[in-house]
Amino acid sequence: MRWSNLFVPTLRDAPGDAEAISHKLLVRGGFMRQLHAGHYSMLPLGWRVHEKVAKIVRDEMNDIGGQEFLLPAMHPKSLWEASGRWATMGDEMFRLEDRSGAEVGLGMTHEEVFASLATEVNSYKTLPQIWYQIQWKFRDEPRPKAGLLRVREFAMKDSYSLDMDAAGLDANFDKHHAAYLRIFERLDLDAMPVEASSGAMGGAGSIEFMVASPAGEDDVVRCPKCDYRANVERATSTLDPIADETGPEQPEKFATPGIRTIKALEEAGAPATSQMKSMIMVLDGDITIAVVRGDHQLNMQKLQDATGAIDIRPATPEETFEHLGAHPGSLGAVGVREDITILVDHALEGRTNLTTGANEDDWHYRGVDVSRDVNVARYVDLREVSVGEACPKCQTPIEIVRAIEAGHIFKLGTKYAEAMNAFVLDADGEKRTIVMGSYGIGIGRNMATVAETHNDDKGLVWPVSIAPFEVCITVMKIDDADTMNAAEALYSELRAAGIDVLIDDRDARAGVKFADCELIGIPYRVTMGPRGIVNGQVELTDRSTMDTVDVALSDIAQTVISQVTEARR
RNA sequence: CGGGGAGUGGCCUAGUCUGGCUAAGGCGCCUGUUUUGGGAACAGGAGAUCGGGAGUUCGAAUCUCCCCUCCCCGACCA
Repeated sequence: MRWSNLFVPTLRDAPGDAEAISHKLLVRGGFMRQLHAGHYSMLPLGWRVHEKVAKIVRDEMNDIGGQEFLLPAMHPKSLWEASGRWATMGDEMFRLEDRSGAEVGLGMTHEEVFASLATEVNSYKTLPQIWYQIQWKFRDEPRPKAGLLRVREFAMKDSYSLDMDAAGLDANFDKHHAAYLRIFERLDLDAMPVEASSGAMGGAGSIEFMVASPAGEDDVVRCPKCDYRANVERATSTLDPIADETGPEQPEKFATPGIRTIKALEEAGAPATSQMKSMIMVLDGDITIAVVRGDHQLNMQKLQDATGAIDIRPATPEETFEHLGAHPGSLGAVGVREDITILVDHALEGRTNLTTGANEDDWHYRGVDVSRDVNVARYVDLREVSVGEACPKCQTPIEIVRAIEAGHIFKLGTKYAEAMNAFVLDADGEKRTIVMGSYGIGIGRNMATVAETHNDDKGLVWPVSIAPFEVCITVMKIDDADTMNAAEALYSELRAAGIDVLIDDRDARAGVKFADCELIGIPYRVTMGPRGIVNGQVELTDRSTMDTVDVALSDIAQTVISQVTEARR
């Protein structure tokens, strides 16, 4: 490709509304432009990178036996009603009507459609299968952000495994796990697999692939010593045991005028570790009390996972007063109405002599024994872990890092196959519901994640594997015939060798060419000018190190070919 | 949806509080001259209904009201 013919609108200043590094650089480098919130136009440079990422994903999927499909982006309402997700997806699904008034949804994922195709898999002999596509997903995100990291319209590789039993699913899940690690390695991303919540997808288990970055939206718990990694939505830790002193036979009510917080109560003599923090929540319309230890934080995702609730929010002060008879600051789970579900965090299990609100403003109880005094529906994991707590595996103090979710794999089980009535007959002629897995990786998000983690003060530093071009021949003086001839010859030779080469044949000054080449992050630059050409010399610059070496003109083609070939993954 | 911030040529900004001439500067773009190994200099030029609508006023980018859009922080996800 010739730069003089390429549309690369580079900018000196990043748009004022860009904050994330990847967002700034992808716009400045002329890779993309925003159309509106969460929707980006891919310019030629951006699309090249996007398609290289897609190709790597495709390679690895094919490598584990995946078969590529292409499914519609627009789905009938009935399909999503069958799985129950027409309702549960809520506002996140874009919905529209056709001219006859029939409702359709824009696909945000494709379990339903693939499961409906799976009804034509009738025999165990055709299992297992891995089906995938790279398709546009539409999600009405409440808040698109950080350029390509969170958008409303994006290409995703989604794959689905079909098996007869859990053992088969495990095998396909492991294959995907390995394939994903290879993908991230080829993208030069340091992705850590972590235990994750399965969220709206449902299913038995899931692993997220997380790349540490301040631009991320998740917090990942990481043990510095062992291999324990988990999303805070799932992470646990080992707590020091607390020995309670023997308390009274009955909870004792005592006056606490003006005391509304854990801290104030602590100053009044009740250690936070001996307090019960009662959070009044509304789960799908029902009042529920979630109780954690005074010094702990409730993790909403854990509450959601523990209950399977779809819509979850804190109760308003009015609702709280209506159902409990007191205002926040004086609430508790002792002696509440029987129809109110009380979920208690494991950390409070077996504890005695605790302090909690009495559901009467300015009054608390002390001497509360959880099992004796609280109508506990279930003990569940509700608390969010904190930095420095002990790793559940090896007891080393844990750390928490911000991370981007680059991929997510799920063991779905039979939910969708059941909904679509997808089953096979086994060797004994018995009907077996197909067991599915689902595996997603966002193409544009990974492109942005690489940009986020591969840059310096001059611009982007793409790995060779997904760089828009592998080499740029920078011609210092386009009207010097010897220089231009040598550059053209090298350009032809590299192209013939299958190198993705760009020749900067623009009539521009050296500084402009250098700056642009560095901004867009091309891994190798061959600088050719009259000064070196007369001596048969050119320069080769490595973008990542910015080291420049002189190379004989006669050797440059082979040098570049071998370096690029070596650096490809 | 709650909270915070912002909309001025393609891009970055000043001007707004305290209303007052043809809305200013930089980058980029076009033409010419001189330049030419790290974002050139000079000269000339094109390009803006100041997010939209309504209002106040002799006069509105500036004040008032309504609406739209974008960004950031929280609840959701590849």
